[in-house]
Amino acid sequence: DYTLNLVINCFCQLNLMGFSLSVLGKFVKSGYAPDTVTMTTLIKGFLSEGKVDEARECYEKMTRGGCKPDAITYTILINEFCKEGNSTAALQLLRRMYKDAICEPDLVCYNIVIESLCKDGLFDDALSLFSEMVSKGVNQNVVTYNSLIRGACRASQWKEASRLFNEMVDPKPSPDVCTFSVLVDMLCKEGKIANALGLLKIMVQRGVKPDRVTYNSLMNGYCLRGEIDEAMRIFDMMVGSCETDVLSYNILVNGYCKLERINEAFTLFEEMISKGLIPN
RNA sequence: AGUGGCUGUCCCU
Repeated sequence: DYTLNLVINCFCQLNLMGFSLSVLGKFVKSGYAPDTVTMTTLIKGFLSEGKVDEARECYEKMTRGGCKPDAITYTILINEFCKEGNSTAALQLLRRMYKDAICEPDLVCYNIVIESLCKDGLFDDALSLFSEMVSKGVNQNVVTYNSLIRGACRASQWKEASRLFNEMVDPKPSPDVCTFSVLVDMLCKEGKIANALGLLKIMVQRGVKPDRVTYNSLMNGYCLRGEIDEAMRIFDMMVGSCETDVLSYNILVNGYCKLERINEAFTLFEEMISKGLIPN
């Protein structure tokens, strides 16, 4: 079972649903009945290819057949609504999981809806779901906090963002590299580079290593202020430690272009290509 | 111990 599901999942992730189905077909012919994991994997695979009808067919086969959709199956459907920008429908399905007592929405399920509400600018609704998690005894993890902190920043609710961040001590999840990067990015976009640098220091002190994303945000912050030389200093420091990526180059190329220093922008563009990075 | 679901950076929207 494990091996078959693993193989099917690999094909799904490679967007090779045809292979997934033919492998499964061979096993079914020899008497194997697909389980919940197999069917859920197929649903996920179809959805990632945008094949909603096929996904629905899998889901209906499940509800008719021997294996039942579980919390992960529902979460994948909820995630699909969220990706379509329909967080209301997502929330409804989450409610239905409770009402029909199908299975309890878990941590990841809540996280997905919270993230989606935040993206839709419904930060207060996200916060109420956050409290609901506590009252239903569902754990919260660092992803929950990261989504909410970003949502608070997006809604310009700085007080909420710092309250949530300050809450992240001992029994609660500790801030990770994403948490700090969200805050560094937000501070940079507000033009508060000094605060961003201060946070970077705290981050290092607490043993969280800044990565490429953290540094990209910082470089972007400098570029937004036209301080391209400072951005370049970070870039040079990144080479050999966390390595630069396409976005690092995009940020700098954009920075030079904004300053109308097109030649330097082109030099970086060519450097990027010579490093084997593909411009997007 | 081993199979399926969630978070951060550029541009555009």
